[in-house]
Amino acid sequence: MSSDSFYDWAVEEASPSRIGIRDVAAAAGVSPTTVSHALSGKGRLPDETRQRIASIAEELGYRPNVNARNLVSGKTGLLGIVVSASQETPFGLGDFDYFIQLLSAATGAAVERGRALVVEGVRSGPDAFGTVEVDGAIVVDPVSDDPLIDALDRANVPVVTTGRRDRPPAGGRPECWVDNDHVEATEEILAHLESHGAKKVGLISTAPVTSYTRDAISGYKAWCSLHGQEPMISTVEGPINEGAGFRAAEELLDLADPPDAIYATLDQLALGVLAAARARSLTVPDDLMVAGCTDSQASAWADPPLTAVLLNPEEIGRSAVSTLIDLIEAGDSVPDPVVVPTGIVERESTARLTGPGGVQAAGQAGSSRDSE
Amino acid sequence: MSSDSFYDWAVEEASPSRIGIRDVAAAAGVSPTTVSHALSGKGRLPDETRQRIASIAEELGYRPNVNARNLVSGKTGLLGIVVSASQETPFGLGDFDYFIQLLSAATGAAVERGRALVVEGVRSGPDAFGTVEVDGAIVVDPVSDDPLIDALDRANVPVVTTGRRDRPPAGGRPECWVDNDHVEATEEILAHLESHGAKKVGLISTAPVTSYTRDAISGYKAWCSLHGQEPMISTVEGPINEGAGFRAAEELLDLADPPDAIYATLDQLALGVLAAARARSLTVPDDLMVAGCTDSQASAWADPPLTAVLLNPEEIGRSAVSTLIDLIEAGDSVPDPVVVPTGIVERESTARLTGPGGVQAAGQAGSSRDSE
DNA sequence: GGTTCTAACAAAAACGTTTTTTCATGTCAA
DNA sequence: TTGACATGAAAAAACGTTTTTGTTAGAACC
Repeated sequence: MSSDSFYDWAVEEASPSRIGIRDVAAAAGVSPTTVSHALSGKGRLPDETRQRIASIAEELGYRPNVNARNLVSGKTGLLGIVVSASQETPFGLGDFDYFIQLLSAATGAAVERGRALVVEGVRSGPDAFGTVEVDGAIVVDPVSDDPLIDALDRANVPVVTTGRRDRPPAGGRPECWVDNDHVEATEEILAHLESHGAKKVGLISTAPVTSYTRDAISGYKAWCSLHGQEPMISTVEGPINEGAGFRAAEELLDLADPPDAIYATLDQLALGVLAAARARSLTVPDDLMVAGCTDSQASAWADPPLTAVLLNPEEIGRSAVSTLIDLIEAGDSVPDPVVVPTGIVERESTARLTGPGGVQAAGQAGSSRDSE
Repeated sequence: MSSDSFYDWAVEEASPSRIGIRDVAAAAGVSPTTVSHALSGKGRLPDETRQRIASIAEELGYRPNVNARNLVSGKTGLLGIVVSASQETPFGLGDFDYFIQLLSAATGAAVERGRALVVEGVRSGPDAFGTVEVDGAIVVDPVSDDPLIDALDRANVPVVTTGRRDRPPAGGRPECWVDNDHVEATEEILAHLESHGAKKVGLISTAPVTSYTRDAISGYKAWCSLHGQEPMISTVEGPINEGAGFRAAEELLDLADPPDAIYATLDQLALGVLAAARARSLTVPDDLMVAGCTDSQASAWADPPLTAVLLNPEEIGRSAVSTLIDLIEAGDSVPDPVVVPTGIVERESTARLTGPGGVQAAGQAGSSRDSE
């Protein structure tokens, strides 16, 4: 009656008490020990037996009891995930859709490997969440002086960050991360803007407390120096919302020689840019091209729909979990960093030219590449 | 080395392998059975023994191993939490801060009672999250035709909603919910606006797919009829963001007899109202008073800072978890619904008059009542 | 003075795995 | 032919609880 599958549309056939290792053993005509060894790759068994047992287990839909397993291993089976923050940066994250997608995928990946992911979002102090014992932790978008990260390191809790730390962990501890290549992604979106007719591109970004911001800025600067353009950067302080993007856009558009395209490192900022354009009766994309980083529903529904850099948060979440579990299980070897590919979803906000000459049809759903 | 406390600032004294029930038993000079009975309130023991054992356990810092407990109880120890959605309402939730606060508090409450809370946010289809087995689920802001809720009901998964369903569960299943009194909260914020000099108040709300929206609208209408004011309601369709609030505000302000105060049911909409006021050179609060539902960082930092209705999401999260666990454990009796008190944080956006006559000093941090 | 009852507790079984130990069987070298 | 050793697999122990079943001592009853 309880403990049912979350999406149990077709309620499993009267669920005659769950399949256990003993059932698999009986079906295969071996002992539970052998099943355990076969499935875990331990013990001494011929490969043929291993495969036979594996296929029987598969067929029976055997899923080991997580609690029993954790009981033996002495682990809690809990992984923590937390959005990095610090005194100066109360909340480093600007994007709801991004976080929810990452979280959702990470949850799935964790459960698939027999762990549960517990979230800690607001951190008023060391007391919050004080009693949770986790086998490891994921820190999203680590900011420079987040005290939590040091605390985790000191407590020897395995940590994987999504986005890179600004300095390696103390005490020679391993550094594990999952990230996009934001330098490359920035160069690609800038190339996209240029190929669609942008003459001068401005950048709106947050303070460089996270690696993705630093990467975007350096990618932008590199691109500028390569194209002989003077960098035009407006940095947002305080909370990240459309109003902040609006003000930053005004700053850029008030320049003596204003840009005719703006790339914002967060979708909310880009939405603010659209508002600023509207306030000045600038047509998007003809007078001003706008693109943002991180796609969202709001971007897709904006007027006009926003071109966006796709960061693949699901893949980041899954990889982070997988890396963290590897880190927890392989005590000695350190898992390699993971770089998750990015993409661009092209929408009307940058549809000024398509290729050399020619105007792209203005449709709500732009073409998308690299989106699964 | 693993399984350390998340915030292990003072790393526990070399942690000489965790305190177990046997340690408590030895310290108390009784058997593990007796300790278990004493702490769970089962078995036949004199109260004096119970208390003695409880205090020893407390003193030793005994915390039962969750996995062992779940193993014998046959539960997974997992609670699911999901934001309601449906075909027509892809994402019912408008507020990041609100959700994170609720989630964070709920996580803490769950862990405190030996459960883990797993999140499913994006639901692309029945496959997502398909393999997670939960002992129960929390559905946040249930919308009318969310297929998930029916699926959970059919699978006999205990469900608690935050916000009320629009119709009772099928098959005579118990209905459990945690909610604010949004009708009352709406009346209070309207009274606040009126007492500070508002003559005519407009309402901006989302489509009435959630109970809180329906409550806000009915509270507003009741207040209007009581005050002889014609209701002025602008309903937002599509994604909820500042742009949507902006457009809704324009709609109200373009009326022949426009309001001099606007209450928006989500903070992002209220921020959009501020932008609309600025675009028309209306001074807030003198020309237009603005208030939103749900406080957020962005509201506090807005220009001017926004008066907001406090919904106490932490308390909602904690109560939901607690109610859900009660529901899971008490197979027969159904826990009572919980109504979480609301409050108002008064800030500059409504600081036109303070009481009869007199103008409140314009400071960033307004007074706050009912905020803990 | 035996039986029955109850209070207070302890011993043992169970939960479903993993890990460690043991036990056959064969094979090979001496 | 006899150890020594490898292979394949099973038995047993362990993980830390809760639950079920026993056990003892004393009180109550006839």
